[in-house]
Amino acid sequence: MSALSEVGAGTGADTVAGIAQAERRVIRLLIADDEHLIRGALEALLGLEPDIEVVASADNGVTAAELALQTRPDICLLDLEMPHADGIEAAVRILSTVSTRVIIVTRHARPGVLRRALEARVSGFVPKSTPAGELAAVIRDVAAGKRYIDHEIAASALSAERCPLTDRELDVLRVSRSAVGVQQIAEQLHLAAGTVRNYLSSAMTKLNAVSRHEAAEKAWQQGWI
Amino acid sequence: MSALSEVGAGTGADTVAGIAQAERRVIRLLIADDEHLIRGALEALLGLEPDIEVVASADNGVTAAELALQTRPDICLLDLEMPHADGIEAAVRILSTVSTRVIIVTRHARPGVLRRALEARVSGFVPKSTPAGELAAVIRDVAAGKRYIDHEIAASALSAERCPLTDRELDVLRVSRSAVGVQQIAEQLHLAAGTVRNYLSSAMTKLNAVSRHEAAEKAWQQGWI
DNA sequence: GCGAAACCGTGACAAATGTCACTGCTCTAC
DNA sequence: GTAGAGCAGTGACATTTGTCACGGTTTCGC
Repeated sequence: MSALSEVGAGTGADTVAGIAQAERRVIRLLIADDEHLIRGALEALLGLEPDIEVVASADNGVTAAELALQTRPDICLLDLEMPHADGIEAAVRILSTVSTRVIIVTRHARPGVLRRALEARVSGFVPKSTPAGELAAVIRDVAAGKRYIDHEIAASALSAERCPLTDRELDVLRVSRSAVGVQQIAEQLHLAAGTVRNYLSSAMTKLNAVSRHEAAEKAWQQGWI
Repeated sequence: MSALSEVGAGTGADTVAGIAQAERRVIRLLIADDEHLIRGALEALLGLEPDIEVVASADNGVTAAELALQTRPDICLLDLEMPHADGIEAAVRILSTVSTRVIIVTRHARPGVLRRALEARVSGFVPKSTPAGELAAVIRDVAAGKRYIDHEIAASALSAERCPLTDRELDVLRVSRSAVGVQQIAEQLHLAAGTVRNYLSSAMTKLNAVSRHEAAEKAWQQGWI
């Protein structure tokens, strides 16, 4: 809302300076989302904005990074959930090679993920529950050098307690999500079965979960693994 | 593709009949998706089509049904994953009260869900991996009385074997997803703990899963629960 | 009426799981 | 230098879990 009015005021000032300057410098945008329908719909939505131009679109993090290098967009709009390289991985790759800004879009906004995103020097973080009309404003904000973090996610991230688990406990929980049985976890981590049980037990106590699955689920919800 | 050319041919025939008839009868559309951003983007995408008009939009199955009753759209485009009443539940409600057609849009296209959708007399079933350009063609197809089922989902649904589980086994698996411990499952279903263990065991055998969680997961993947 | 299949339950058993206590080792901070 | 924290492991223990065998009931089709 406020961003829109600011842009409006800016355009007004420009027209005073020069009539030929009526159209603002367009924002060149890259979109990455693995769901074609959503990506196409977003392109249509943002294509309605006169000052935004979609110059590249990808369906995974790897090609997103490649296209960013080729097209050098002003803003990269990346979905968090993508095959192979997720949004944050893609952001890291892109920001290490191209001078651009990244906005992450996500469905399930887990607090820990926001932390990871900010560490990756992401400029914007918006959930898919955001009203469609605001997206363009967010893009303009970020293009103007501001940051935009969704209020609700920011609040829950601030109130969320720091991860109480040790590195090893996180390792064990991570593996336990895909492995069946303590023995398999132990083999994958080159540990004794008893050690794995101990880590799982302490993790379960700290998260007060009743089973290893619940503990892994809670850690995942918090974005710790 | 073929649908698009058919529509084009139809328009051509109309112009011969009458010049004032140049614009076809518009398709009145209802959209339901719990993610505001996606819903808005879809509205923008379909708003580009001259013969499609979005007359209602909802963020859950219940209000979708209410709005369908009020606005009586030609087509209802329903997301499968929605809070309170999912897409199929909403479809059942709508089709029992309003004369309209329903298209289900979904992220994870599980074969069993397609069966449920067809039993609910749904006319279209498209995954979110569909190219954005095809959606309008699908809507026109369905509005013209045709059916549209995504080829890949249809194939996997045909090749998928019939559910080998009994009603009771499905009940137990369903509850096991949210309950921790056999005792809790037993209490919720008013059964003895041993009975629950037996059902779980037989279900695990039939699905050759190694734990109850895996069995529940497999049954869920197939859309049986 | 009789077999088959689903339904509900019990009892017994081995294996897996979670808990606890205790022993070392290696850092790091005070 | 020593106290604390994290790391790795062992052994013992009670509980939970999954499996098996068995005895009933009801329902349905032939």
